[in-house]
Amino acid sequence: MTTTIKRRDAGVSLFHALSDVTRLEIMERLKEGEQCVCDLTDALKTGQSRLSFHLKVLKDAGLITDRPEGRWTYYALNREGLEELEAVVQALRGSRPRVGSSSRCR
Amino acid sequence: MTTTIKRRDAGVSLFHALSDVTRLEIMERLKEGEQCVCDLTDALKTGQSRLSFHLKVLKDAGLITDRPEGRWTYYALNREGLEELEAVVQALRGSRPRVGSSSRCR
DNA sequence: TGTACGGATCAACGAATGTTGATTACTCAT
DNA sequence: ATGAGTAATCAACATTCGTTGATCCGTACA
Repeated sequence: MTTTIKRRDAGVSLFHALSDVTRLEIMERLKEGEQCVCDLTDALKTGQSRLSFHLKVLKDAGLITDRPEGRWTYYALNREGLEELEAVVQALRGSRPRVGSSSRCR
Repeated sequence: MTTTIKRRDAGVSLFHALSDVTRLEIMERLKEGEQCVCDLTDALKTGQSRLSFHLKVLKDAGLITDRPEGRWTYYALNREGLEELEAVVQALRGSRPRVGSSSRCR
């Protein structure tokens, strides 16, 4: 199915975006609510360039949104992205946990 | 919290394990039920060494289990791993979607 | 016991990722 | 207009990850 493939690709980029400690920390911080980059550099004690890189990865995956305002840019969790993530994860659960379905090894 | 850190590390390895097309394909195949490596090499039309590598990543992350029997090794989804994955994903959902909580940028 | 098969492991290589520091662009206050 | 502050982008480099082919190990069957 095309939709299966699409979900697979979406899965890859979602999972990849979350497969990094720094990015998971960012997500945890954003659970507290919208934050600007300077909040995050303080909180995570890391360089601005590095943070910007990771924020971009999360944003490209659709997991967070940015809202530039004046000199600052505010980042927040993206509910849609998280819902898609949940959908992908749900799809991983074996629909039929059939036992002994293995076929041709004799 | 230590538990938070633990969940974060678990998250990193779970997400990393799933951040690859081949490995997602393997997971999809295993939804059909237990399969031996030869089933999978056929199905995915790929080399045995490559497959073995990816199976190991999934297994190390706790997402699948192996059951050697005779000359064959059967792989299957690991329900516990998938449940942990779901737990990690649930934990990502913002508990409080507070708006305007951003603090110190003036 | 020997040989054929399934599968894990290893070394070597190339590709993709993450890090760092410098530069750039934009906004605000003076 | 100038200078200071915020954040994105870039180039260079280091590290990690995935691929491939060879080799090794264990099991089964002659």
